[in-house]
Amino acid sequence: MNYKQFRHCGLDVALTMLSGKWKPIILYHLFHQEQIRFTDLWRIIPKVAKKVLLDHLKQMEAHGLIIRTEKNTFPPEVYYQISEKGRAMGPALTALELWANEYAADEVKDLQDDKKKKYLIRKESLS
Amino acid sequence: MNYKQFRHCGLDVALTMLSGKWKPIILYHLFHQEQIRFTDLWRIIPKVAKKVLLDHLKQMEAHGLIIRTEKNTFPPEVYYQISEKGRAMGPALTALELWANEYAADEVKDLQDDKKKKYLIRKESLS
DNA sequence: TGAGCAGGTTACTAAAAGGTGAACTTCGGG
DNA sequence: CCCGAAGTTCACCTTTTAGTAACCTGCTCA
Repeated sequence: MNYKQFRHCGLDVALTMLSGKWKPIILYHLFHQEQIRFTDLWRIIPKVAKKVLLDHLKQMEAHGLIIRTEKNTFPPEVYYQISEKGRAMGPALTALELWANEYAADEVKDLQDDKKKKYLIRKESLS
Repeated sequence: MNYKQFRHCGLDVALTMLSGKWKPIILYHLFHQEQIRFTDLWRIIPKVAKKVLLDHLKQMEAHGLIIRTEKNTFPPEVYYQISEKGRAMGPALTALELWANEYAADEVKDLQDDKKKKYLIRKESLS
């Protein structure tokens, strides 16, 4: 295998753009849904504070990973979708995902259980 | 392209293991050097505090990404090297790197300039 | 005997990230 | 003509992560 291309600067940049507690799950939804409204995203993701979700979305928009579109209807509708730049990251993310499932299955399972628990808590608190 | 495999839990796990200000550059060196002594690593990486470097190495060891070997010679020699699990992450990291170079070239250049500056500062303060 | 070296720890501080709850805006509907 | 809705902002707080500096160990060598 050849790691001549693997230089830490680019890796730093990519990881910086991915750093943030909720970015993986945000990306997950945006990769699967064309576009999604702010409030829907907020309701789907368990336990994020509105403000924090917004912070993350702003950062990602600033990095060019996602696109924000605002319709001036009332009440306002704001849609988020993945950009070309963001979508281009897909294969790399899939590679990480596969690595985790193959080499860190235990940790993945732990995290899943953990999230399931949190999700149940959140579900209770809704309707 | 098919993102059926791309589930945020595994991605979370992988990114958690990669999260840390100095992990990309640590990985960079370990990927290229078979094994490296603690102090050498510390001298090579500009501006890390010893403690922080140690923290990162401990985390990475705990995650199974790297292997620590201690020779009880005098003065002590401690070598760090990438593990199989860590090396298996290589292709995914390369993919991120390539993405950054293609889609975020500006940010990569900024970071490189920035690091070069810091590196010069550090070089002055040595020898 | 005591300076020096490699690796590591401790105690502390500073900065970044994440979180909470309330309030603002701008409109349409009752 | 006040209420509620979606998206956003504000003021404030807690937790996590990074950084500094001093000190410890166990040995060597001058």
